[in-house]
Amino acid sequence: MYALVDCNSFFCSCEKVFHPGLQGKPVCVLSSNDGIIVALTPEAKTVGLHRGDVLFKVQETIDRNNVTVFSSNMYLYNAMSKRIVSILRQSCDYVETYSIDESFLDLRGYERNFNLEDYMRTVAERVKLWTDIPVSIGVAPTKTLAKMGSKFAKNYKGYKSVCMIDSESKRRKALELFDLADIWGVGRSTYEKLLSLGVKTPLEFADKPVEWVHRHFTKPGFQTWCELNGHPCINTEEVLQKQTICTSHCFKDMVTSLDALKASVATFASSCAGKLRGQGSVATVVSVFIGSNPFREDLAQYWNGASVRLPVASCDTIEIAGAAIKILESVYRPGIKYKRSGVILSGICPDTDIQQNLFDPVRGREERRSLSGKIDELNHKFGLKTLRLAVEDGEADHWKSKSEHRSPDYLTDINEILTVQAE
DNA sequence: TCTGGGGTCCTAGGACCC
DNA sequence: TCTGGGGTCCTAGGACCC
Repeated sequence: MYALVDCNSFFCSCEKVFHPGLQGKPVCVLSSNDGIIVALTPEAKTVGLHRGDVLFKVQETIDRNNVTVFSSNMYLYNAMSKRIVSILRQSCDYVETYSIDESFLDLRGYERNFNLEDYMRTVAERVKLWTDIPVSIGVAPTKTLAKMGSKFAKNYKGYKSVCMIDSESKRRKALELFDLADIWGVGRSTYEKLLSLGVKTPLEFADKPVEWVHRHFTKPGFQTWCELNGHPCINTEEVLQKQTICTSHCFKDMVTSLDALKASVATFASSCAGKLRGQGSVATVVSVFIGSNPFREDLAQYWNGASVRLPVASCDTIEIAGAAIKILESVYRPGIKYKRSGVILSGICPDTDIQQNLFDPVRGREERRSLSGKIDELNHKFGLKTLRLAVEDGEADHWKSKSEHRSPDYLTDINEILTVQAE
């Protein structure tokens, strides 16, 4: 059996930990640049807000209903996520973190010593007690069914945080009641295809003969069908190394100057290089893209990007940022009002596994590498961006993103730790 | 005025090999 | 008359996920 532990309205729950007065109140968390709503509590849904709503279009609803709004603070959410995963690891030997707010637990063998439902309920209680984050847990023979279970557990209080799909009758009942569009692996296009084939519920899909499935679908559809029928076949092996690393965002203002774009690209490149070193990897390909605001049809539109291959796979901030700036110069076109830029690293491999280049033009790679290590060490000790590339400070802040409702970094910055006043 | 930011896997088709 | 048969690798684009 697998368990899927899903944090309820995770980003909002993280904010509520540090703002206990918001219990039971409508809360939203915004995307970067305060553009759209990316997370919301059930209370915020009941006043008519949805994930994906554009902030300036729903501002009136927010004001009228006293909805509390936060800019997203990924440092805070990542730190909280790590705490929750560490609690889960104490409770189960096989934990696979699937996303920032979801983990799969492989419960094979646990049924011999535990009642799985009771056991998972104590896990949920422990997470709540130690972090104040509420979770919903689904337990089932496949991951797809476990995800369904966690949704039931989230939506119906009666399950007391844990929904078991551990018998044929429960499986069929769940498949009958669940929304086809919400099945893990069924996106918009598959949903519409299923509807056009006359399939309206997950149960109707699961009950189709295997030949029918092969006739209409390829591997992903077949896997989902198997999983719904209780045959596990999705192996989401834990990703130890990301294969691409990207940092990008929209600017709060329009940007026209090359210098400001350089500052943004250098900052993103240095962030990518930091993520790269954080997972012990090196990258061989650096890509950069820039673009105007596609929503402003009145302005000239431009979007372009390019890539270069490094002579030797690297995680050196200076080398990667240097390459990124060269690319930027080659795609930059004056006279455009730019709204976003981004850096992507690919061709990633472990830093123990670097293919050397006889004609490497870079001297002193070893020293450069230890330099990056020292930068990370200092920034960890004295705060992010204490040491950075001068080009990152290029021009005014126009290229930064808007973040007007950001909480302090309660969990990652000693200067911003929560203070409590006792009377 | 104002519209997110990350990722993964699969497939088909092209280029190339013998 | 008749125009092979078997591969690999890479890439772009689509679909999906949170």
